[in-house]
Parts: sequence; C-alpha cells; structure tokens
Amino acid sequence: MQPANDEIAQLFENLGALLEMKGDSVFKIRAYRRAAETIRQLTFPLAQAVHDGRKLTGIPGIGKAISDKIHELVTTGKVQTYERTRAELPAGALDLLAIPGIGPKTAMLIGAELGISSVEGVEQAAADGRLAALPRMGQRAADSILRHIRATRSMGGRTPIGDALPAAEAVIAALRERGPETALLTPAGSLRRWEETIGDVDLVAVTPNPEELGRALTALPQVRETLVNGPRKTSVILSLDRPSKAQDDSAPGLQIDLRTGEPGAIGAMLQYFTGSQQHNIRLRDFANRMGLSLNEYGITGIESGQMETFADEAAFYARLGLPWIPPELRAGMWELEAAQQGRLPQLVEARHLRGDLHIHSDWSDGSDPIETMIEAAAALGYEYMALTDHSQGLGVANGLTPERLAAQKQVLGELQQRFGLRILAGSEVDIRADGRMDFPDEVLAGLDVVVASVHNAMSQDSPTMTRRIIRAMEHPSVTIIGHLSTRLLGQRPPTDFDLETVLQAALETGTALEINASPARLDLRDTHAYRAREMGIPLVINTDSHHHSELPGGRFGVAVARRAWCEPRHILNTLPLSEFLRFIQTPKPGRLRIFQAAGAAPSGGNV
DNA sequence: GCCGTTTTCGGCCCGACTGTTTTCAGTCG
Repeated sequence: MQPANDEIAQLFENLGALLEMKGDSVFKIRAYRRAAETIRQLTFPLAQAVHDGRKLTGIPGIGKAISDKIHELVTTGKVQTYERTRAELPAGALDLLAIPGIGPKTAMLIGAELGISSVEGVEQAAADGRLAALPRMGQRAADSILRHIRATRSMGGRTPIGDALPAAEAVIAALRERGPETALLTPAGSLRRWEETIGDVDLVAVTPNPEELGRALTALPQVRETLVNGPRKTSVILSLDRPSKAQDDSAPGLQIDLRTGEPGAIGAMLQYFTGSQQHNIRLRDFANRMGLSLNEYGITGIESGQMETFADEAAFYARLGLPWIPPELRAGMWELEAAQQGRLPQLVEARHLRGDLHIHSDWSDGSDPIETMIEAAAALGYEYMALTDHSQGLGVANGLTPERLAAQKQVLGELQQRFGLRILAGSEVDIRADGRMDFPDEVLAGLDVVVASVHNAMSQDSPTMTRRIIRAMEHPSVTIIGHLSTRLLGQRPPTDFDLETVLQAALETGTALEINASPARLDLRDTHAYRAREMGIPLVINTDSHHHSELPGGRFGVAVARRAWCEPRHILNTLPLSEFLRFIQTPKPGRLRIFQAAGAAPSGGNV
C-alpha cells in the first residue's frame, strides 16, 4: 500500500512539531511545515511520481533533503530521521499539541514534569491543580487550557462551507440591519478562499464606529458566547444549525472573528486576513526582496521606514508589481509565479453557466414537479437543462423503470413547447457493482444526457472500483460521471480508486466529469478537478438539485472550479446550446475534439 | 531545510495577545 499524499504531509507536519519540541532551528521546522502544506495541495500522487522517476525538487518548498525523505518513505515505508526523533521524545506528546493554547514548549513541559501524554490527562491535571503548579504556568493559564479543551470538544472540528457560508451571510445581513453604518463588511480567511471546510469565519469591516459594530455582533440572538470584545477585534461563538450533523448530540458551534480597519488602509487588512498563511509568507518573502515589508496595515520601505496604505487589495498587489490575485488561487502554490508572468487564469464565474445537467424531480427522489424545476432553470437564464431522475436500481430513491422513463420523455416533449430553454431527456443511471449500467443499452441510447453514478457497493477495493468506473466510462451512451468519489463532507469518506488511471480513461473515452456543486458533496474536489483540467478532460458544474430552491446553488461548484484554476473554456456547460448539442451528438471519443476546439486543450502539468 | 534579477552562503513574515513577568516567552493566525 503506497502512502497517500495526506499521509506523507502528516509525517512532515509531525516531524516539524517534534523538532520544535526539541528546540531545533525554527527555519528547518518552517521548511517541513511548508513542505507538508504543499504536499497536501498537490494534484497528483507523490508515491506514483517517485515510481515514475519524476523529479520532486521543482515543487515549491521541496529541496534535496525532503525529496530524499519522500523517496525513503515510498521505497522503505519509513523515514529514519522521523523514527529516531520520535523515539527521543515522550510518547503522546504530539497529541497534546492538538489542544489550542498548548504549543511545543508546554507539551514538553507537561510530558517531562507530569508524565502526561494524553488530552484526558491534561484535563485532569488542569482540574486538580498540578498544571497550575508548573513553572511559568499559573491558575489563569491552567483555567484557559481547560476552557480550550472543553470548547474544542463541543465545537466538533471544521465546519463544511455549505454550513459556514449561510451562517456568515446571516450574521452579515443582521449586522447591516442592526449595527452602525458600514462601508465594507465582508468575509475574509478560508471562507473567502472558498475552502471546502472552514475553521473560524473571519469578517473584515470598515465603519466609523467599530465598538458599536462589535457590540452589535455580541448581541445577535445566535451568539452563544463572547470570547473577545476589544476595540478592533471581536470574537464570538455562534450556535450552528447544522442539519448535516443532526445525529451528533453535541451542539456544534462556529467561531466568528470580526476585525475593523480604517477606510484608506483596508486593502492591506483584507489581504492579510484572507491569507492563506502560505500565500502571505511567500508574498512577504517576495516583498522583502524588493526592499519592502508587509503587515496588515500597509507596506513599509525597509530602508525608509515609510509606510504606505491602500484603499483596496488591487492597489496593495499593484504596489508589489502584481495583478490582483483572486482569493481562490491564494494557496501558496504556483499563483505568485503565474501573477508575475501575467499567466493568471480568467476564472469561470456563475454567470458563464448556460445549463444544468443533473436535476431531479418528484418522479424519483426530488420534491418538486418537473415543471417547477424547469421554471427555476429558465429563471436563471439557462439555455438548456437535463432532467436526470434516478434509474430503477435505486429503489429507495423511487428510481424510474424503462417504462416510466419513456413516459417521462413524452412529458418532456410536451413541456418543451411551453419553455424557451432546451429540455434534454436524461437519467442519473446507477453504475452497478460490476460496472454495468442500470438500464439496457437501447434505453440509454434514446437519452440526450446520461449521468452515470456510483450509489452502492462503495467499500470496494481500489482495483475493483477503478475497473468499475472505467467500464462505465467506456459505455458509448455515458455522457458524464456524476460525483466521482461519492463522499459526503464530514459524513462519508470518498471511495478508493486510482485517480490517475480513472482520469486517463475519462480522457481516452471522451467522458465528462461532474463537479457536483451540492455543498454536502463538492465532488470532484478541488485538487482532482485541477488535475482533470490540466489533462483536458471536459468538466461539468452540476447542482444535483432535488428542489427548485437548489438550482441557483451552483456557486459552490463554481468555487471548486475556480480553485482548480478553471476558465470558462474548461467547463462544458458554459458552451452555447448549439455547441453543446454538437458535443453530445458526436460519438465518443471524437466529441472531445468539439470541446477542445472551444479552447480547452490540455495545458500540461506544473511538474 | 529551502532558496537565489544582490547571493551556492546567509538570509529566512509579522504582529497581537496572554500570562507571567520587571523585559519576555509562548502561542496563534
């Protein structure tokens, strides 16, 4: 079993933490952390790259030493340096670092003085006074740690963006209504970068009355607890209505950090709090080499000591000789080089979408009649849509038999007369456990759009699942593979399959891949979409709507595509109706040329 | 340990906050 990128990243993350406890060079530690962060965001499996003999040292933050350690891990299953370092330190010390407020120094102290190596042990020691008795600790510090342990337990980790964004938008709307006048009140941080899960929600505001805005935030009805209420920063914890975690008995919470700045200087603050941390570190390094120093208030000449302020982000980046970089690209990967060289993509936007190709009605498990769904698509100004109710095998979803499907086609034909947009006959067809389709070939051949999806036997091993998906792609009638990994954020892990092999098959068969925009799925995920885009595979942003209110919900899928550096030309459903029809009417795999003629030739990898 | 339109050596992002402290260490983002 080859180590996945996340496991390799975790090893370097841990190695950095261990060296920090030992008091090793902070620069070496930072280098390991940076490498870990980079590896997490890679769009190809490192282990495979090692086997293929590809050079790893061109990847940002990976030099000879770390490249050698990756080779060692992939070929031997271990890294000697890591094993040795871990053996030198108290067992369990790494677990203590997960407690907010406990860093490497405190973890070492607790391990050495009290022999404690678990979160529960620290909680006990904080409660019975042993923690407070340690040097450089005290009752207040021990109480703070105890509070943090209990808070972390009740928060339940990172929040899916589908829960965090509506909560943040509700807070912003409420503050606009009840708070003082604000010239700006906007999300920053991971929410503004549209990451799939959010730690804390960062809000940045410009207002003549910061204290009043802070007070208004603490007074909102959904606020459970106020952590900080200072002149420039207010932090609260919201009670979160999280239907996706309904089975959890702990009440989930979401921390909101609100910061206020001066109108003429908000550019630097918004940039700073949008991050990512890796992006900011690289940007500051870049600025240093220009003789400039960055902070959240402005840009300072290192020689002159003079600080300049900026009214918006574009002016801030312009002072560094760079174009404005969209937040979704600020990952600390390749975006600075692309910005310098004028190669930033013109990212796809929701307004570019001309159709939705994955829509359910009450004929299967949707909750609205077909007409209601069509009206909702027409209201968005779409040129086309595909109705794709489930196939017969999905009994729990009231899947359609071939007979009901034929009847539905008839209905669609009649409805077509009443609407301006083109209504395509489709189905979301089950990919059976062996890769066969859940409808006979002649039924599938009569449809305009076939979305083939895995809905059962999700625990198959990787070779089986890989073969199963590829067999579906090889079917001449399959237009799109739906929600490739079947994951549900925070609830169900992705299935196990060989991504590179599957993507290669998509390309060879001319099968499109769906970016499922349902915030519970976000599937393809960003890094997989990035790789697919690089290879020239047609991508489709679909809502998988089961209710008319979900049709305008494509924004989460658009965000995934933007994080994958997609331009409109990479997204199949930005094509005008005539070209889209030409695509689906041209047999596979030749239809790929229609898509690529529209501008989406493979772009080649970065490594 | 990484990196280079000053450099293959000598730098390496920056500030806020907290709590324990008489000048700062540790942690966080």
